[in-house]
Amino acid sequence: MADADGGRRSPTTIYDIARELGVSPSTVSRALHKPGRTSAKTEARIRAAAEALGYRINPLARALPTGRTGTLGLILSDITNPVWFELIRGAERVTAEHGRTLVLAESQESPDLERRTAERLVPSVDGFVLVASRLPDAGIRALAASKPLVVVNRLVSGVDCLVPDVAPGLRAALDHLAAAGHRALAFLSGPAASWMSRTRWEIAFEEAPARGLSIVEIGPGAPTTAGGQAALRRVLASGASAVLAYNDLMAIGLLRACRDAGVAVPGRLSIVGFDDIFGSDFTSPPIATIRSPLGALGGDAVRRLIGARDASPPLATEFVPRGSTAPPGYGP
Amino acid sequence: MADADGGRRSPTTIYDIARELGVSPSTVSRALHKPGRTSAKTEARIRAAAEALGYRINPLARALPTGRTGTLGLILSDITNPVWFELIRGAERVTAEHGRTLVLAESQESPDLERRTAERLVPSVDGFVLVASRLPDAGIRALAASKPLVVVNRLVSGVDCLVPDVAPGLRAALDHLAAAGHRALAFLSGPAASWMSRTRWEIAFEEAPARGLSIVEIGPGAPTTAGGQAALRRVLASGASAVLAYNDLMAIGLLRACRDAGVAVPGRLSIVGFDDIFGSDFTSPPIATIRSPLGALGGDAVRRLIGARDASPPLATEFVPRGSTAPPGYGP
DNA sequence: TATGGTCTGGCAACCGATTGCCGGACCGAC
DNA sequence: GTCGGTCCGGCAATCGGTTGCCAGACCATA
Repeated sequence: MADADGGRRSPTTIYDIARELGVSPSTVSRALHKPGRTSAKTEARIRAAAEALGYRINPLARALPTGRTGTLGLILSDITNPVWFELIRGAERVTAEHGRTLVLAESQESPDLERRTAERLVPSVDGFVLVASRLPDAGIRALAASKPLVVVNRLVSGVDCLVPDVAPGLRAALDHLAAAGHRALAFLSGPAASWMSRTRWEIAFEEAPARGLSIVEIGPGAPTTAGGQAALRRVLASGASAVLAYNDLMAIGLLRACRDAGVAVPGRLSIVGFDDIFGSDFTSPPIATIRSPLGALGGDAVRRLIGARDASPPLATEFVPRGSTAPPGYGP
Repeated sequence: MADADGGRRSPTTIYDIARELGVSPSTVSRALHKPGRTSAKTEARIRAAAEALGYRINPLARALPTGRTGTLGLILSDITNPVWFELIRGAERVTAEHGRTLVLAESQESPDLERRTAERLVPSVDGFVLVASRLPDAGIRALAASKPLVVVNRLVSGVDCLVPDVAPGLRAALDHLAAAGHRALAFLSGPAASWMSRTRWEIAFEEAPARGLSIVEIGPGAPTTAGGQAALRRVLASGASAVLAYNDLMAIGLLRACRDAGVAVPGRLSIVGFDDIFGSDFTSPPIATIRSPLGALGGDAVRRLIGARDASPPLATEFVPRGSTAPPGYGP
């Protein structure tokens, strides 16, 4: 039996303070939130009483007349995808630092659920951060028409977007592979609808030839370990000696498939992933990867939303070399 | 330059509908939320108008007179700890299923920040889920006095608590190790303040002798890969042939230290972790672990909070055998 | 002393719902 | 025809803040 809700004292309001001190509630409100609007003496008395009575402002009551709720909505397709952990933390940190509250929602990969969730949240939030949105561009613009909104990891025209610069890390990875002697590269692409997968492919496609690397696209595939695992046969058939996987999960899946099939990594196949997710350095060999600054991205998205000065430099990616790459044919 | 907030249409209210139809706002409210209170005809007209005008209820406005905000607060010490991913997802799913909203907050391991965060959220939420709380028991009880509250993974008297049954999985793991021929076991403990670490140790201590296993505690240590890594020398010195780590992160850290030190796993040392976190099967060998039903735990905590029928059976743990255990001295 | 400005506090409307109470309309029964 | 009950809609208060407007107090200046 749960405890019968009883005995919860109702919290102190500005009316309690006003009555206690014989002033009007509006004076209390101004003393607490409009510096200089009341006399120093009154303000001090009111602050003391508020402290003594344990007063906490009720954000809901404040939100009603002002429209400022003090909460932000973070919507992503899949909460448990480790790619987003640092982003979630970054967003939460910055939100809390500014005294705001973060509500978290998951679209479970469904555009329709994403739209309904966002609409449900509209009256409760001051703005949205949309990560890996599954909505069509028009849906995102429609949402942006009702609330401030920042889109992360996707470009939508007419909307504030935050996307890391894929090129630096990717170029470094290509340099690294080319220098090791690779000549044939395969790109394992993610979901067809993924803007980020397309972008990564396009840059790799653009940059590989100049380094003497041939490149083929294999996919699209599910952006999961299963998706990576399923791609091994096509990778081997392609004759590539190195693989760029759309993300670390696919890279890990591919690595696992290699182990099961007796394909040596990095001897027969070098593997590079994207994102540097938690766990990508647990494997053996650990997965080389192109790190995205996702924690910074989450924090910056929130800062941009609440209009705080956005002093962060453009967000570059970075190649993280690890044991999963080597010259082709290297080893036993 | 951010876009100048302009041109956002204000959402439809029940007053808009009432004016449109020439009825009173109270009738609109009742038509939409008090089945049978208005005539079928009126209700149909109002529903049609609400649909046509794109009406969405404003949860904040509703919360003010009723006190029901429709949102729940989930507070945990560390958002990015992979242990909680499934729990967060479970809580979010169930929350959304019931049309509620989940706000996420992180105490960053600080009791003081945890208390302040909770207090700030009090007026905005209908209740709390506290996970791995760093508050003293009295602090938790004080919070429970102002809002309904469920504590996960810790027992606090006088408060609704949800803790998985550690014994079944742990017994199975001990059986497994004993059957493999191990005689000397070490337990790598986590933070001194962790209720769960203490509990796991106590049960292992209780159950090991009956299986012919000696057991020693090594620690306390940080519940991270670094903490596990740091413990290797003491583990080796203890003469144990098998290790039970407080959690998978420590197990992974220990495994990594073994690799660096040339200690064969599972040949020289068998390793078992706790929680079955994401990534614990990426290692080689993959880490055997005692799985906690954390997704179910998150969902159940929310269900309990909102008073939905709690039909779930008691939550048992489960041993997941993997390559990190073998008979002592096994292998090359 | 009259005038005008600044400082300070109160009054009351407002945000968008919910809900207790009232009363008119309508029904059937006696 | 009267009475009692049910059905259905409206009025107005309420939740807890915010804020535009007003007025009295006080000060300085002419």
